[in-house]
Amino acid sequence: MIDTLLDWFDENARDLPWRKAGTTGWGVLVSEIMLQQTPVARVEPIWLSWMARWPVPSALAAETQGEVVRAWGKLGYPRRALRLHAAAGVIAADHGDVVPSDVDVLLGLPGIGAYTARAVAAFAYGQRCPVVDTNVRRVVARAVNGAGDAGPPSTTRDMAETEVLLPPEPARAAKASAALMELGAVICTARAPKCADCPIVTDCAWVLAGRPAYDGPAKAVQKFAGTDRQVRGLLLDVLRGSAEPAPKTRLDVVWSDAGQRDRCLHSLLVDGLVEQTSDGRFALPGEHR
DNA sequence: CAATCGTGGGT
DNA sequence: TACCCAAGATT
Repeated sequence: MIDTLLDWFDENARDLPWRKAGTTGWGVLVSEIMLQQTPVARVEPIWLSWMARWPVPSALAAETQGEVVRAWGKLGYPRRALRLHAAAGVIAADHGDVVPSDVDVLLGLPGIGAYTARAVAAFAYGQRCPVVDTNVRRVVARAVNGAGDAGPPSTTRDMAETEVLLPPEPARAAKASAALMELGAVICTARAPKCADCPIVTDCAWVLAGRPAYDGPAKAVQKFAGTDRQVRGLLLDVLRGSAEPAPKTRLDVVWSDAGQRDRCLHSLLVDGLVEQTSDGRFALPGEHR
């Protein structure tokens, strides 16, 4: 099954910029952080501009936090930008400006968790380690376990289930990890899987079982409209678009509920995504001491 | 373990 | 139109 998948990947892998030969560990790391919960299409242009502007970790680390948050644009979850900036500082200071290849070292860097650490180890350094994202969880749930979809995540179990699928040779294992993700992203999708185009359809336990519906616990649907996430996004968008610190009156117009507005502004300050200047205005961090 | 944290395109 | 969902990490 994996051999078939590898052949399919050789022929059908998307031509994504961070997959080009010569992409550094830094390039891979930046792509992986940006891709956390953010679609490929939205990441591509930002990743290209970041690589041109900050080709090595020390270059990013030399920027202010605010400039990094501004360049993050509307990728969403802007705390990722702050963490990546911090990680770049550690890599520049402690690792010779080279992204570490050891999973445990990677796990110690801000913003890098179980998925991202192994993605970097596999895709940048060709290591054999289970790279489990939402795509892989779904593919394994279907093809191996015969379920309609993955149940609640369990990092330990998910990694164990994936690890046994990997070929013994590190290079092939790393490619298999990319192929599993690719299959989940373009063929074995969440909504309407394209089983007719699937290279492993004849081995798929889910198809062989007649594609039974998912029967696990219902997945919590994330609301957005009216949440603090929306309000924080609106507030930060004002500051991203402002070269100078903004008076609070400019922030007050983005949301009518003053209580929620102030709570969100406070949380942004706590998160370090916003700073208050000495004269009481608000700005992205690090630019207007 | 469960809640929280942005944003916008597809259906 | 609502709702789903997208290469997760942190607390």
